[in-house]
Amino acid sequence: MTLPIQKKRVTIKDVAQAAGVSTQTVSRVMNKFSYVSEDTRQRVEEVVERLGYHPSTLARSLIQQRSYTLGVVTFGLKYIGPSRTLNGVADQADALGYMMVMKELDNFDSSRIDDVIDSLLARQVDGILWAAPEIGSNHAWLDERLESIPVPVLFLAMQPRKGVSSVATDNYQGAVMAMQHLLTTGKKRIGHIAGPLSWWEAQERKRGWRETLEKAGLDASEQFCTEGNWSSASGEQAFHQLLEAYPYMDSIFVANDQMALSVLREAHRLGIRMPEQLAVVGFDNLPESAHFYPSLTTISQDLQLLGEEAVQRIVEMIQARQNNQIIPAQSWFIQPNLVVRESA
Amino acid sequence: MTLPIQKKRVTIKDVAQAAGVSTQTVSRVMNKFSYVSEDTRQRVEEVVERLGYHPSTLARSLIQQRSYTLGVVTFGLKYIGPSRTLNGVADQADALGYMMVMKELDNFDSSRIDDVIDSLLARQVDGILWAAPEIGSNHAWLDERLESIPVPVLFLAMQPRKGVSSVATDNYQGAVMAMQHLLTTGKKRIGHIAGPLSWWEAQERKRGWRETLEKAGLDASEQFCTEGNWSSASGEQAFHQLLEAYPYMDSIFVANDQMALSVLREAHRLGIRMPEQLAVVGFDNLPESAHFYPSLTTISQDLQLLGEEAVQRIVEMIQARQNNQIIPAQSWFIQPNLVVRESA
DNA sequence: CGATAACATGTTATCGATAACATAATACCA
DNA sequence: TGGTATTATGTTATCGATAACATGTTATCG
Repeated sequence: MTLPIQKKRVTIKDVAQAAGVSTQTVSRVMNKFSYVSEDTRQRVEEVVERLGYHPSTLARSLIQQRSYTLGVVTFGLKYIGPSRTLNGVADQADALGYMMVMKELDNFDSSRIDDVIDSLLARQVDGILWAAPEIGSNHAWLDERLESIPVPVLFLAMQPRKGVSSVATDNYQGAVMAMQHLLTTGKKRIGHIAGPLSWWEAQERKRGWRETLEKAGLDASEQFCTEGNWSSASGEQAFHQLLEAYPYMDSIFVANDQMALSVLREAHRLGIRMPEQLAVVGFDNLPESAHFYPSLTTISQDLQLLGEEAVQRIVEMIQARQNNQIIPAQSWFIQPNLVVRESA
Repeated sequence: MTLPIQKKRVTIKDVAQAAGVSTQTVSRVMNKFSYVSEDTRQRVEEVVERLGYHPSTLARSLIQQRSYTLGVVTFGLKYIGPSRTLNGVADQADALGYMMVMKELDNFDSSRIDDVIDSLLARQVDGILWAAPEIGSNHAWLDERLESIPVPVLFLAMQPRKGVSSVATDNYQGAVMAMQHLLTTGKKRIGHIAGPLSWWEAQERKRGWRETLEKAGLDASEQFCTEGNWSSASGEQAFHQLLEAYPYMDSIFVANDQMALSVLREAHRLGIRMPEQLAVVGFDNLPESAHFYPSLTTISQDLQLLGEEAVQRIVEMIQARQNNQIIPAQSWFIQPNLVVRESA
């Protein structure tokens, strides 16, 4: 059971010795700059290959004060949305030569948040991507903590704030597009199934529903909106509540597809014809949404792109800081699209 | 635009100086061992607090030759399965004090695989979790590369191999459970919609279907099985093909829930009564599956747990190696469960 | 042909922490 | 009271790489 193992890691010294040069020369060969004779270069490269040498990023980061690593804080990876965002982040980080160090939040007591930030900073991350959704006042910590963080921080899917950089889908605009589509098709009594209203994104979508109706001079009473928690099950329940509160409703804007699909299913079961009797528009554009009966008209938000953009932005911020400049804090929005299908 | 910034990072030297002690003493206070007088300890802790000092894990890793970091290689994060696994990995890594460095594969040309491994090793990860599914011969590289990797490697959802450690759901057993349930309810003409058969997991599930039928003396002809690609759309198509090939079929075992839900939908549309005329069993236990009409009987595989177990195992391997021992390579299986609902 | 630039390589200091060793002060015991 | 343990702290070497500086060699040119 006790066997000898551990092939020692090959270091720059081993290479230098084997090639009969100084470590500095090896470093020069690895980094392809400054002068190295063709002769030496080949000799070194050959040794590197033979010994299987790979420079320790760790040591390099230490001396260069730069790690090419992004700290990524996520929440709810088991849901499709966050994991698609993460996918975009991973792709783009890779493309730009950055590694990701991940921390997943389970809940939001703020002592934990301090720990998370500290552990990322201890890893010398060059920047932090905060990819946990804004729920209730779970972003309150940033008021007092943010300015003590010595690296750029970028928030995803957060309500824009002065002095803080963020990237988010334009949920309000998406909702407006959904509503305008319904209005265009002649619908006038439009109900809403909201997401959990502690979520900023749910609030924005609801605001889009309300304001569009109001601008059109239509009724946006509070009782025409019920609240779910994004899940299928809650969607079904919220639909029944809404049917009761608003029997003459001719269409619904549902805050996400998962709930919207439940609505389609229930409506179908109740023999309601769609879109004639009831038009339905969702939000998210899940893969399944295209394959339902009727297929779901929805707002497509490109979370992959959101993740990619976020990395792009933060890398710019990092580079600016390298040059001792600073990019003024800014909020970016990603525009969603309307995907018209059969349900509306 | 060009503003001065960059609060210098606080180092151990700053603390030592401010507290009037040596760096070594600060280190002793931070690591809570060896002798430090109560007096000094308090003084140092106070300075640490005041300056907001956090030790650089980077420097520590360098000297200790240990990074408390796991390399995690993933694939297909945009799908629910991989991201749930990752969720489990993240949770458990956190619980055990490890950080994760992630790399996502986009495809499988093996030069890229070498790069991925090299970049993880350059980060001095203590171990590697290979959480990309086995498809075709995409794991072939490990024959020649694995033994040159100086840290433990653990594979997830891989076919067991001699000399390689892995953790996987017992897909075969899950399939057998599904089939036995169908047999118990009196079904005898059982079709199968497989996942893409280049995937090992899809193969295993199909094998469970075939062998269970054969053992029961029933017909498991090749034409009673069609192949999808895990997606809703492909499930629908595969179902139609199967209906044609096996019109007298009284039940179906579908290799995942996403396809199974399409089957439910289509069958419902065609007016087929379930489970009397056609019983359906899926695999995965998606949240939606409980809320369909009929609700879907399925095999629940706990991917969260899979991820957690994997971290547990690799940390054991890492610790063993620290003590210069080696844990013999081993394959672990996670047992899935049958969840009986209305569809079968 | 001597001076200057371009090329090639080596030496030493450094990043931030800990390991290993050294030293000093106090306590305890025969 | 001298000797050994225990407690408390400092000094120096080290991890693996690169920065900064130094030095030597070969071209190039007026």
